[in-house]
Amino acid sequence: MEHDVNCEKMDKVIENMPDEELIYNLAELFKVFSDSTRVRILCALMQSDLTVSEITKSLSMTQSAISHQLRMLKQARLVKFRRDGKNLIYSLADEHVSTIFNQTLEHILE
Amino acid sequence: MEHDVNCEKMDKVIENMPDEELIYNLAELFKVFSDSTRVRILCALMQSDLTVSEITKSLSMTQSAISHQLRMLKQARLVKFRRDGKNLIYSLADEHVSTIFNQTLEHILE
DNA sequence: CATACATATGTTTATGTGTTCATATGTATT
DNA sequence: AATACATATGAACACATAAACATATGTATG
Repeated sequence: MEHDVNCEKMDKVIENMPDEELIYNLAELFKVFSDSTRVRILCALMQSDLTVSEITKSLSMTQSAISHQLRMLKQARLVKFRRDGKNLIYSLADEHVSTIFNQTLEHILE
Repeated sequence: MEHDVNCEKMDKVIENMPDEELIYNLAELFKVFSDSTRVRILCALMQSDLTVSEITKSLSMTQSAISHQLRMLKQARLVKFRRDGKNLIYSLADEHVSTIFNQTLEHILE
């Protein structure tokens, strides 16, 4: 650490760091994407709006597991839903998911 | 589930799902981004190449903690490093991190 | 209104993860 | 070679998390 003097460089780095809160939110959102099940749900919804039971069958998992994960996706405002009789039809909240996924795939596929 | 007949829709969804492996890799990469400490390290490196001790001081954390996290970032090929005497200077492996972060921030800031 | 169906929620359990502490490795300097 | 400094690594612990199970809520239909 160069004689402990002249830490302007580090000072600038610290000064220009994003707010703690922003960093926390960023990490939180990535955390939602960090589970295979949730990614699979999102990939399914990228193709078509689906009811909970359709997702459940598509992924061959418990209805409870899917429902719990949908909860997280809702909280993160990544999916929305509308009611159709007994069914809840889930869909992607916006196009951001696709964009983020595609960017990330670029990193993987090289 | 419409009389259990005509599940063409679901069949198509299942058929067009990305490979398990791809989904797993995607989730794994997001997992790397899902921790505040790692995000802070990456944000710091977005501004300047830094030695381990510089990162350590910038984030006010243990050298060990930083080193462990740098290991994950290395494994994910998100950072690289070069040696300068006793120091290891870390830097971002490519521009993908910035791109991904910016896309994700767009989702948060709306 | 009772029943069936779709979905959500609470709890438990097994597994994963980040940090700390202690210590090892690796590099320069005298 | 011995010492100091920079970084990495292994183990332990505290905490988070995903899935399963049981059950509750909510909605339509007879």
